Amino acid sequence: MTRSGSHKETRRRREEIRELRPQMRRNRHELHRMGSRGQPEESRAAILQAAAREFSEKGIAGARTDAIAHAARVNKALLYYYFKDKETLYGAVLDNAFGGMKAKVFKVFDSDLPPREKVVAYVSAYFDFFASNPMYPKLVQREMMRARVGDSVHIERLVKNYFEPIYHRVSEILHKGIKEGVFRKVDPAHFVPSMIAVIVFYFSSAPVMRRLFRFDPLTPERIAERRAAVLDFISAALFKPCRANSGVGQ
Amino acid sequence: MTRSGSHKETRRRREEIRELRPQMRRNRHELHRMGSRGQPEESRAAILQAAAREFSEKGIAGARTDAIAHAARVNKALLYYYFKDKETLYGAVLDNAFGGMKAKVFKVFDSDLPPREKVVAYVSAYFDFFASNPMYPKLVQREMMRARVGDSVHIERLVKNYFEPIYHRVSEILHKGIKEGVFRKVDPAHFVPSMIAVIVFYFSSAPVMRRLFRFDPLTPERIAERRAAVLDFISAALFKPCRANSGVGQ
DNA sequence: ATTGATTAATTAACCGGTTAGTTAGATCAT
DNA sequence: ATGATCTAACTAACCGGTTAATTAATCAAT
Repeated sequence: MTRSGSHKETRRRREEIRELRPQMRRNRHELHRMGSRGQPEESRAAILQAAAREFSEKGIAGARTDAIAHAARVNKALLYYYFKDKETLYGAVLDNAFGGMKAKVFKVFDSDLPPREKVVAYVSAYFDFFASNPMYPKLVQREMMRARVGDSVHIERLVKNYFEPIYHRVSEILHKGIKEGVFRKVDPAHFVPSMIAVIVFYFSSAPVMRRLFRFDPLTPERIAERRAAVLDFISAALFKPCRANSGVGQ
Repeated sequence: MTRSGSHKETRRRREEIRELRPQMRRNRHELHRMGSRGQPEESRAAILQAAAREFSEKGIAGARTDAIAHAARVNKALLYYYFKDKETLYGAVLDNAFGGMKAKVFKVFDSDLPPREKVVAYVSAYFDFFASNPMYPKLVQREMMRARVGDSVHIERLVKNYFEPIYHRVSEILHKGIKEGVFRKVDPAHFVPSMIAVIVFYFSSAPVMRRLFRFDPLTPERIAERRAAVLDFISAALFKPCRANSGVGQ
C-alpha cells in the first residue's frame, strides 16, 4: 500500500545491477563471489534446461513459470532474479538452442569438402543436433509460428544471428554445386527451407508418428532409420543422377 | 458460497442438452429455428472462423476466448452456448480443418490416375488446400506438437479419422509406383511425412520467410513459385530419373 | 584470527491483473 | 407462451511477477 510508488524504481535499479553484473565480475580481480547456496551457474543452467523443456512442450503461453521453477528445483523468484521475465527467459532458451545448432553446422561450413559431401555433412550435422536435443525442433517450430508482428520480440534477432548466416552459407554451397554441375538447378530460397522441413518435421511431429505407426519414433534404431531416409530424400532431390560414375557431365 | 454445490449439476444438465441438440435439429422438420438475432448458423460459423484464426496464431493456451468472441462479433457466453468449453471449440476447429483437407485429397485418391500423376495430383491438392487456408498449417503443426499424453484429447481421433486413412491411401500409391518401377524404392513410412513436411513448412514458417527474404511469401506469385518448387523437390526425390528427359515435371 | 560490513544467492509469502467459465435474464420466431 | 438464441455483468481461480527477509561467501579493518 504505502510503497506502491517505488515499484518501478526498485525494478529499474535491479535491472541495472543485473546488467552490470558480468562486467563487475570481470573487473574485480577474481570471479566467484558466491552467495548462500554457492551454485549460481548450476541454478541458472537448471532453470534454462527446465525452461527449454517446458517451453518446447507447452509454448510460451502454455508454459507455467511455477512448473519451470519446480522442475529446476528452485524457488520461482529465482527465475526473475536471473531473468527479467518469462519472455526474456524464453529468449535465453532460444539463444541457447540456436547457438548450439549454429556452432555445429558452422564447423561443417568451415571444413573444405566438395559441395556434395558438404551438403551431406550439413544435413547430417543438423539432423544429429536435433536427434540429440529432441525438444529443440518444437522450440524452433513454435517460434517460427509465433513470429507475427508484435508477437515475438526475438524473431528479428534470431533471423539475423542464425537463420540468415546459415541460409547464406548453405546457399553458397548449393550455387557452387550447381555451377559445377553436380547439383540439379534448384532455387536455394526454396530448397533450403525444404531441407530444413524434412529434417525437423519428424521430430516436431514425433507424438503423431508414435500414434500413427504404433511405436516409439525416438529410439536410436528409428532415428538411425530416419537419418538414412532424410539423407536419401534430400540426395535424390538435389544430386544429379550420376550415370555409371562417368565424371562431371555438366 | 451457498450455491457452490449446484455448479456441477447445472453444468451436467447443460451438457446433456447440448449433446442432444444436433439430433433435435435434424428431427424437427426443418432447420432454421432462429432466436433473438435470428442467425444461429451464421453465429456458429463466425465463431468457428474467428476461433480458427485465433487458435492458429496463438495456440490453445495463448488464444483468448474474449478475443474470439469479439472477432466473431458475438457475446462470449455464446461460445459456451454452442461449445462446451475452449477445448471443445478447439476440437471443432480442428475437425473443420482436417475434414476439408480430407475431402480434397480423397477426391484425388478416388480418381483413376497412374501412380506418378496421382502423386502429383495429391501433392497439388494438399498444397492448394493449405495455400487457400494459410492458417491451417499452423493449426496442424500446433496440434502435432501438443500431442503428448494428457495434453491433447483430440489427437487419437485426428489420427484415426484423418492421418491414418490418408497415410494408408498414399502408401498404396507409393507401393504401386514402386512395383511398376516408376518410383524409387522409398519407404512410405518416411517418405509420406517428408512430403507433408515440405508442403506444410513453408506456410507455417511464413513469418520467418518474410524476414529472411524481405518480401511477403504469401502473394499469389510467390505461392505459385513455391508450388512449383515443392512439386519439383518431391518429384525429383520420388520418380525414377527417366533418361530421355531430365525432367522438371511441372 | 575475529569481527562486522557488503554483496550474491535464495526463499516464503503475497499481490493484483487476467481469463475461462457462469448466471440470470432479455429477445423473438413460431 | 415456449423454447432457441443471445447478452451484460459477474466470479473464482489461476498465474506472472514482487517483496522483504535470510543465508552464506568475501572483504576490510581491527
